[in-house]
Amino acid sequence: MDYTPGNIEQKWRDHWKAEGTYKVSNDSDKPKYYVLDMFPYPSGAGLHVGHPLGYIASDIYARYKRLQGFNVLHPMGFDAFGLPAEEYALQTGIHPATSTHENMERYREQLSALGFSFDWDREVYTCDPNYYKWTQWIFAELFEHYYDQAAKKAMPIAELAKRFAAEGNLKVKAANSYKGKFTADEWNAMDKVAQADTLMEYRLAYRKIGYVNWCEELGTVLANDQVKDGVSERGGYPVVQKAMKQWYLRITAYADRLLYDLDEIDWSDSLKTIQSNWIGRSEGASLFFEVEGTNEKIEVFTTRPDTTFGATYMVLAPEHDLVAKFTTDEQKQAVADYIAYVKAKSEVERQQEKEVTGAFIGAYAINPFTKTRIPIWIGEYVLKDYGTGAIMAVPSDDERDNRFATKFGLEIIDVVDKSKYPDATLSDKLGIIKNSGFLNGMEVPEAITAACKKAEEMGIGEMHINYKLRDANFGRQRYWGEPFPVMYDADGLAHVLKVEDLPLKLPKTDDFKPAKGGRSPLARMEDWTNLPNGMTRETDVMPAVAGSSWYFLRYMDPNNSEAFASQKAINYWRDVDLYVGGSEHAVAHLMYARFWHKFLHDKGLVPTNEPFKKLVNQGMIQGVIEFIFLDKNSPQDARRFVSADIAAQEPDSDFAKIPVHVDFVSNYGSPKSFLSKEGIEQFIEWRPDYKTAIFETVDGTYQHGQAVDKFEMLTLSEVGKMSKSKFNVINPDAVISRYGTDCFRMYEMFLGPIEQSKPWDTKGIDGVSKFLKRYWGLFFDKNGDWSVSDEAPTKDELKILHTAIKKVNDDIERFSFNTCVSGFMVCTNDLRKWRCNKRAILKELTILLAPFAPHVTEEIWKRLGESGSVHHATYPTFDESHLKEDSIEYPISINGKKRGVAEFSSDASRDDIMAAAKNLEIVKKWSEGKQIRKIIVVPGRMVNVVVG
RNA sequence: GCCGAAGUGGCGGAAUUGGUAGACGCGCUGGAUUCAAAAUCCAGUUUCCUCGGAAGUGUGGGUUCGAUUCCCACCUUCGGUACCA
Repeated sequence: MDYTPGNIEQKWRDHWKAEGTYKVSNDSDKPKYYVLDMFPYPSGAGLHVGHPLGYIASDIYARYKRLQGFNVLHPMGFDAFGLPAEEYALQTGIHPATSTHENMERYREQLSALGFSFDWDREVYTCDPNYYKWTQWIFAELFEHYYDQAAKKAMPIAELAKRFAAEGNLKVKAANSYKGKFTADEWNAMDKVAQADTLMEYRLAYRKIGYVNWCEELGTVLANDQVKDGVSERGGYPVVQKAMKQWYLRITAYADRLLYDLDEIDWSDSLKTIQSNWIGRSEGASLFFEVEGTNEKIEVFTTRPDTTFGATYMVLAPEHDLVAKFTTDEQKQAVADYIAYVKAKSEVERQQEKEVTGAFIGAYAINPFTKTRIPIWIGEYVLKDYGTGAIMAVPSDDERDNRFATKFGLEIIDVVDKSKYPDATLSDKLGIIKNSGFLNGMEVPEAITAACKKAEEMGIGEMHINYKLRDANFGRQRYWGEPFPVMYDADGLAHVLKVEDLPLKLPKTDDFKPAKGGRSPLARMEDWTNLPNGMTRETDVMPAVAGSSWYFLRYMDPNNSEAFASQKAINYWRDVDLYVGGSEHAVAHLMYARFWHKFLHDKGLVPTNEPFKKLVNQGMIQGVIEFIFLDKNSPQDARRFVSADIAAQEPDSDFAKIPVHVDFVSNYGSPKSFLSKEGIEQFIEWRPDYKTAIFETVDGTYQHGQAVDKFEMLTLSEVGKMSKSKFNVINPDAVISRYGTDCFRMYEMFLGPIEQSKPWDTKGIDGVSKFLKRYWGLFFDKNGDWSVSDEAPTKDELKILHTAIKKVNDDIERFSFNTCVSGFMVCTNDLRKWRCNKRAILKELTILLAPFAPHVTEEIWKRLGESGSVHHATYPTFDESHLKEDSIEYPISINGKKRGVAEFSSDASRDDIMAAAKNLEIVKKWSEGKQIRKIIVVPGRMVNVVVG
């Protein structure tokens, strides 16, 4: 009886669904284990072969843990709010809710065809009002809290207001964007609006005017990570800086915890580094420079307070608040011109140009250490959003300051003697301080401390830790997102909705175009925005990152209408034990999810400090892109295409690379990939505009319809992202219908290490297919009849099985799924050699294989006459004693090079082996005329004889 | 520039703590079966030569009885990030 996956796979999937095989209960005396995938955005394109890679790995792990006796939570859902659905709606008029639901349905079908063990009863999707009710609630809670730096946790804002009334803000240590100080009396004297405005500067969710990345084309603000090279990541439209009033989340309050808690989680070094770079902690000092002739001071942040004696000028960001105030009349025009020049430049131009630019504002500051007057400049190399937006410039010890000073002829005082450290760069912060009064003679680190101490004594500054991390804006002027649960009163003060008034449902409209003045389409819906009590609603919606910041908690208790999840469920499941997903979410999603989790932890609503204990980044399955070359100079009615080998010999500038659909290309992905005559005909059919083109190779030319025997036009292969626009998308459906789901799953794992990116190719899939047939064949005799023996297994058979058990267990634990597959291949090959059909062996092998190939193993399980599902079987126990041999074959090395082998009893001592080794033929041969100087024996491993 | 990861046969890759380099699979070669093909099965397959060896894990050094693995310098590729004060 042949192995025909088509006949068994769908049958078992239907069966599992009907039986609820993968249903998970919150009531279990088993230990819990939570395996989570990053939920997908349900795009219109559907799944390609790259998407399931991580899902397969996590499914194998989840199934493995389940067989090992854990109660495993392994859910799936959809990140369903976002820009693409809305862009699609603008183009087609199809409502985002409609297209999103259609796409989700397609994803569910595609995912279930892959045989995943998800508990679909727990599905969550972010655009579901029953879900976003709690997204809105968490936002409202963030609004109602501030971050107390003394208590190191979030506290209710109401308590802060009480403290202000009792003692002002002088002693309050809290994360805030408020610069001023006030006493209790001053606070109590403030009117309602002033008090509310002040509290706003302390809230964890707050509104402020800020410079945002505005994309006119998309009609919305974008987060920094949605902007790549100065254009929008989606669509590639221009992005400009624009001052707008926006909602922000005070993630910076958690900067230090987000950084230090990385130590307690099991993530890859590269991912931790990305996060810690993003947080960008740097230690230094904040110093105040008096502005000559005023009572004002300018605050700077520096990591090098030791070089303050070398600060010969200051630079402010062109957008700095104090620029207008200090600019003298004579310099007004020059400064205005410069600011205009900076504003006119696009992000792209700013990034490309490295030339120093700036303008003197006419005012002077006083260097607090030298007491000399130093000019104040503005320059675009000083960024408004980093530090205080102002620097003290030390041209001797900062490369950029040096370039600036050199260009504008500003004074340079050398304050660090670096002769002791000839190889050190400026960023190493090494040297001995000179020309610097009380700091002279000190090493840099010592001088930094001394300078900070002195600054504190003088009352002009203090130690300060600065973070690169910024509060990212949290509003989008779009339609397809969670409405903010916010209303404004007649004074414009924000009020959040109570939980009983949630969810605030997204109102239905078919008019998705952004409204005027950078406002969301919701602004047009006056019935919705204007409330009977005179209040008005916030019309922005939340960004896509909102819904994904806490979805993992909802899976624990997805249908709860009283809370985001019950405390009982949360305390049972606690946190995600294993999280699998792509590294493209390394910053935004993972940072926000950690932030929200920590906030909920501060409130005592989740028991753990971190949401994701272990994280595995799967690599990307890339696509191959095939090109032919179009001669740009050829006439329109007879375009000339040349093969890759011809193009390589001529100047690049003469040719345009034209992508060809991979389906038309023979041997795609290999250096010998080519377009045959048939391929060219397909290409012409696909791109009729090239019907009259001439296709040229070193052997001759071809034109549409021409009679030729053989024509092979070499194409150029490149590896890149799989995407519709590159015509290289491989759909899993075709692979599955040919080889079966089990084969597809195992082949994706067999491709290589899970963390590695690699181009998709089906070259090796036959090997895996053969393996499954051979596994199946173990249960049948030559005539194809079922034949399983109840005889006791031999020692050799047990050894083969237990070798596999050990190999597979060890490799699953270290996420090395490719070597698991090879372990299974070795095992079946060996069992085949012994013609083993013993039930005792094959039954265990079947359970071992079940996480990888869930369908065929279930079929075999049934045929073995077992009851229940193989996926609820008892996992085989590894027994070391089956691996023991009477004798061990040792490799014999001479001077570290293997020259032969010798067998020794497995209980022979090191001395026995050493003595015996001397008399081995091979050793005698190699030591002839030389002396044996040393013999190294590693018991059970090898023997090395040193001769010479 | 800075940070991180990685460079192994014709190809994907294996070697978990310094201990037989190339597991497993693809491809290729030869054979069996077949009228023939597909499928299947068996054997071989790092390179080089004088068939006994020699070389060999990006390059050059080093530590060690022994290095793909550790150290130093460099090269290349990929990923992140960038006037970050």
